[in-house]
Amino acid sequence: MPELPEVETVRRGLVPAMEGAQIVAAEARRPDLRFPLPVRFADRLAGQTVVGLGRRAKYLTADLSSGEVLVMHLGMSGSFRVEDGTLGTFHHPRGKAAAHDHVVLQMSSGKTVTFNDPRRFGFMLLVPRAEFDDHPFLRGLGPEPLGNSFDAPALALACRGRKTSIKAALLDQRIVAGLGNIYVCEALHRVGLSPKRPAGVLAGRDGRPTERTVQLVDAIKAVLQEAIAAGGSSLRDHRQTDGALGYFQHTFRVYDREGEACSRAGCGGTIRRIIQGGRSTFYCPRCQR
DNA sequence: AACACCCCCTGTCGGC
DNA sequence: TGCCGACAGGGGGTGT
Repeated sequence: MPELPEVETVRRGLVPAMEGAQIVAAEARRPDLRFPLPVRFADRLAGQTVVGLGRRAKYLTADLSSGEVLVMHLGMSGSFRVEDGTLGTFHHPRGKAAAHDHVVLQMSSGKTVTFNDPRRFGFMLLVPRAEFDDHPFLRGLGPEPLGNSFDAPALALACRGRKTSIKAALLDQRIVAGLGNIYVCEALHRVGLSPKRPAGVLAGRDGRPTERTVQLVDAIKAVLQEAIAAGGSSLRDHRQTDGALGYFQHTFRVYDREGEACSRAGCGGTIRRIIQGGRSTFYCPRCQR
């Protein structure tokens, strides 16, 4: 579900409710998500102050006054919502959606923060701050795509000699961390690159970036920034924390547009869907070469 | 090291 | 209306 823009949208929505506030009460309504929740999970959260809310790739991080970091991943269907009220009052779960409310945090800000995840591909970890960068799930992550260290030379170097497809390479979080299926498809269309080309073409014989690699990096940054500004993309599950829909999906040029005419001026191609690595790729075979 | 699969889980949608 | 298969924004783990 959520790629970098959606996770960043969620982070920004949680800041007013959580940053600088204390977790007055915490409740885990089941023992596990994708993985078992940390031992004594609720006890280790209750009473802590959230010193800062961050994001690394598609992970949300809450720095706690205890020195631990609450690491949260939304998986495919995870979402947070922020509501007024407390655990003991009107917030008792009811209705179909509430059946998947797995973690509830009552904050000293007066807000209740609820994590909902029907598919339970999401997970939460508690990691000592000093061990964050070495955690097995986090240490292999590549550069942030919106950071200064993600540039054309870095991408070319990471892809040099690789025979896997460009699509698979850009989805590989070790190469660049935060892209998912939507934004890879969109960025490749913007620069007219076929998702089927081997990733190695992003580097010239000397290992330096080609002109198209420079364009690709620019397109990745642009599409992510535009999507963040739009509050992310709402296909099925994604909501901002106040329940509002993101609206970047209206701007998709290829994703979920199989059979439609290519929007590139003068192209005249038709968007196709193919399967790469078991996942759908949308692209225009006419203008993406 | 690099790569190709498999799987986790629930909900929705289209076809019959 | 019901049933059934395909598919969904991710990524850890395993096997070659």
